[in-house]
Amino acid sequence: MLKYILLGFLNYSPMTGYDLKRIIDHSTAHFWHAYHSQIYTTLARMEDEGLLTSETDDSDDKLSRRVYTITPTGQAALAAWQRQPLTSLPHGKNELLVRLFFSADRKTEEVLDELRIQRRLHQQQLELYNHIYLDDYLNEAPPTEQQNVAREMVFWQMTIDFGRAYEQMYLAWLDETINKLTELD
Amino acid sequence: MLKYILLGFLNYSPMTGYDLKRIIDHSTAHFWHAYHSQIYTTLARMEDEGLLTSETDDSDDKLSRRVYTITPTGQAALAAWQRQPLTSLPHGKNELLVRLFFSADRKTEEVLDELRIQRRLHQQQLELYNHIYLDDYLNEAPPTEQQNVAREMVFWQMTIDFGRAYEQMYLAWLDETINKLTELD
DNA sequence: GCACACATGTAAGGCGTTACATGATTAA
DNA sequence: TTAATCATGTAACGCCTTACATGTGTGC
Repeated sequence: MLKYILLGFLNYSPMTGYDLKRIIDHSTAHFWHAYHSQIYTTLARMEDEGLLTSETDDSDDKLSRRVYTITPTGQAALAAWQRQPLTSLPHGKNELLVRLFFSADRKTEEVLDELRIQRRLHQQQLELYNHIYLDDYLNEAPPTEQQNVAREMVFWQMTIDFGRAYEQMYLAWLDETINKLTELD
Repeated sequence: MLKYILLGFLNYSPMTGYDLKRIIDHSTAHFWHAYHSQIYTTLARMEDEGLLTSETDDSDDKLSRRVYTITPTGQAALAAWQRQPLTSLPHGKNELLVRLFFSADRKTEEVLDELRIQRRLHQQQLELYNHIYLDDYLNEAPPTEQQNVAREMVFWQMTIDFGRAYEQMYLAWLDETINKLTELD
């Protein structure tokens, strides 16, 4: 999956692993995250596969930046991935639900404390979506053609809308769950 | 994580890998899923770690069932895990959002088709939560003490409520997104 | 006789996380 | 001079998925 995120961004313009890390942190991180270690190793593998080429940029003295450029093969791989629609649901993973599922033998107050911690975290996450996210991304975004920016923003906004809807749902469920547990005594 | 799910179920009663697979499929699968291959290898590793013991049940002639039992060490590990609350948010992974994020250069109709496929899948998932899920689990559930069943059901129900809220949110977002895209032409 | 559920494993490969490791530039 | 940011990598380990592999019991 990371492979296609890297192809997607490099299809806008050539970049270094460091640039990609920063852009991912400010854009896709809320629905797909990656550590720099994985980014660098994946870029190297993709170059071996012929999807990218790289050259060391020595314009600034000693600071060596390895700039990656997408190849026609890479663009074809990206297009092929886009053409093939998702036809299944992912296997959701939610550690909090696992913990809650096995919480019948825990003290109610202990479980409530844990849910309140999660409530605070999700509240913060929602505030991030409401105030920071779009501006943040637009500042970090790679240069794109003027005429396509509007259309791109429509799609980016949809992912932000999802994040906001997700956090609102999560908070509502946490509140409902906390209430039910409080009345359980 | 699977380790604690296995400890959680084996804390109710001794079981085989096959039993655990079936119970997981009918209970935690919607928030944590595992293939039988991972279950068997994890059980073996846990026995090495002293969290479980196993014995081959030869009561039925040739059909060999390896029954795992939780040890005091295993119960201590489960209790320690329960006591340590979750204090962070997981890194969400959502392939559909990745695809949507890089969809500005795709044909609108192609993207709409993909979203409609997802809509159908999530609709099915929601119907599962509304009709089948609880009954299904109660039939597969391991025997527990009468007095604790009511409290356990409260917690199980909370995970089902989450699933339902999640699918409802997802469907609402898909509808909104489909509408916005339809009006984009 | 055949299909389906029961039952248990191994192997390979990819993905993701944490830690280790290094070094330059820039602003306070 | 010291901290933050820029910049790039390697190593180890564990988790997850897919595929391979085998065999019995039960009901139609």
